[in-house]
Amino acid sequence: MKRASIKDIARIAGVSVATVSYVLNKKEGSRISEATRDKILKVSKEINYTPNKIAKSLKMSKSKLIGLIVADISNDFYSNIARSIEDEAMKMGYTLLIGSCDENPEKFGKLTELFSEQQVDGMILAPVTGSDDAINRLVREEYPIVTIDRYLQNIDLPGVMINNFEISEQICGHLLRKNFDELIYVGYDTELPHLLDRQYGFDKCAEKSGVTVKRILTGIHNITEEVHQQLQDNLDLSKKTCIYFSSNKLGIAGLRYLIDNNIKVPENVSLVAFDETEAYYLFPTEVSFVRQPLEEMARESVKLLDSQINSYTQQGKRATFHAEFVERNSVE
Amino acid sequence: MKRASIKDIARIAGVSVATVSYVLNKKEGSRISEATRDKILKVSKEINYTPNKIAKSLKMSKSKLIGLIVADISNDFYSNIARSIEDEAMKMGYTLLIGSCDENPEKFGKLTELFSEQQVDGMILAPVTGSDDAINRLVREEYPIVTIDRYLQNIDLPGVMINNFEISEQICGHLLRKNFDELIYVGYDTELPHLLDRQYGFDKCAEKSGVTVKRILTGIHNITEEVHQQLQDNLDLSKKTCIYFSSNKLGIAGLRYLIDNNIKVPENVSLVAFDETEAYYLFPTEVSFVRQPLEEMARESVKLLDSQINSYTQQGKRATFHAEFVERNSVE
DNA sequence: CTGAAAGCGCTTACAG
DNA sequence: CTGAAAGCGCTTACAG
Repeated sequence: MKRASIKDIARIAGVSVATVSYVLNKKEGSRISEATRDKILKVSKEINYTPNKIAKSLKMSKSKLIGLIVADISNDFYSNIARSIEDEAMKMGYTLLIGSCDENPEKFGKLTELFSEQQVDGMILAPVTGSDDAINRLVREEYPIVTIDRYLQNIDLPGVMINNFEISEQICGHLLRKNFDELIYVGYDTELPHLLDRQYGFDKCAEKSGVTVKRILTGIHNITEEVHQQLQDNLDLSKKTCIYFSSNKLGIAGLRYLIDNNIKVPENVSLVAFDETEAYYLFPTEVSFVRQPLEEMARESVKLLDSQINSYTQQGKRATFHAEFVERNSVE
Repeated sequence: MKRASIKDIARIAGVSVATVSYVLNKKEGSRISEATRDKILKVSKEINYTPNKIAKSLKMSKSKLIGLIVADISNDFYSNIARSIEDEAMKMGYTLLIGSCDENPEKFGKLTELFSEQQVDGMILAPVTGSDDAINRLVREEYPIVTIDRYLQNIDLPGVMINNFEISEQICGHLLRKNFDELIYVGYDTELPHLLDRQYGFDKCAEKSGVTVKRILTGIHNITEEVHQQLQDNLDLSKKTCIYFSSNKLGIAGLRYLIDNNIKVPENVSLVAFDETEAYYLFPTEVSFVRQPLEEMARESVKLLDSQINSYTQQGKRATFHAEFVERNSVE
């Protein structure tokens, strides 16, 4: 598996490696004669030359690699983001490294270190609780980073997110107008700011109405079981209730509970779920959900990162996108 | 963003870069005095040294990078595989590059080239129709590769797959014993060998029984629409029918059709679907499905690749795993 | 129009 | 026990 190098081309074509390099990079400035150019190109094709980007990276201190860290690449939400990031990155000449940290700050730190050692030009990060140290280290090194989906309370970084607070507020308002006796907010027991935003937005709107809001908060490791247990404890079918699931995983867990217990939507209970997933379409009732503009967000994150890479600026633009409430039939 | 190098450590510690390198790589053979060792380690920590793996890669001709090419990382099936591959790769010291080719051989070729230029140590590939040229080129260069999920008709490569033919045959046999009037096989109009195996296994078993098998084959770009249309044309509810969906995407499209048209399972029609996905759990009936041992497959693929990397062998072991038929309530 | 040379940050025989 | 030196495959001023 010995690969041809420009040295080989140079030797066979009877020119210097410098000339080969110039030709292969088709630099305009330095005029190389048509003849030697053609010869070099011919030889290069003959011996099946492929450039060694690692050598180039070392010389240029640019790897054209970017790293993406998400909670879990097998989660629909993140794999969709990853796909859009991949496409955009590709378009801009970057190759994508992907890592999952499972909400674990140690893994997160390991991944940033790994990526940094691999000399990625920048990273797109979905920070987790406790990842501040790892991120601060990157910031100190002036490493280009962009956050996605989530953001940090104490560190001002360029990032891409949605209007979590407002969309929750708005949906809650919508529900209040339908005169529910009870609203149930299903969320995570977490300190992640963007999730708290969802919760607070909902709360704030509900507060001034006087309607009871029950809150179900689960850990991240036994979502299905915890959601089932807590819905069983808290869902009172004698009241006119609407459940708000604040993530796709929670939504899926909740819908599964309803299916398993033969609870009809929206006859027995109404619901709204966050994020879009194919799964919602197999539920007997068309689920009303909140759609994030993932593609645009992904695209923007790569653009922000690229501009960071090309000229580092400490303080970042945060791009806030608007989520869309897609109303279907699960709220009555 | 100027990073410290071993040169910096050497200068500050007053030793040579060779010594630094030895210490940092804790080579047993070369005994370095405790004192200089400690000093080097101390300095290294102080100036926040992180190794430049690109330089190391260049010197060692090993990048500790592996590339994964799948059809689409946003597809549940592949994102689950990717996740397991990531975990195993990580464990073995590799970092993962991921690319999606959308069943497009040109994109596939571009990705292999890109990965090869980035000097990945090896690739895990889910080949697509028309990717033989790209793969042959890699084989000629003796590039370590392993196929996953899919395999190639004309090239014998190490790879990981399931017993597609047999599992289909077995399920068909199971269905025949339930005395259906009609079986519908839903698949792709494709030349991918592993999918044809699924089809042929089903056919072979059905043939000798005399039961009618209708075949619905769709393209890969409008799965939902095509499945809907064809089910509408072919599903005869007056007969006792069972539908066999040969992939998760087809299954989801089909289940959605049934939901949309209020066709009850298994009262009006029975079904079996390939692959597991959260979505199946939101369907009103518990869907019987075929489960692939993705984790084991992913793990094995990384192991096969690693052993390729460490000692290249042309002809490959193919590891065939057994899929499992998980029977629930969708077949009557 | 073309080449010799330095250097990116490492590793590793080899010599002492 | 430690260091000088070569070299991995590139790029790029600089000189001619």
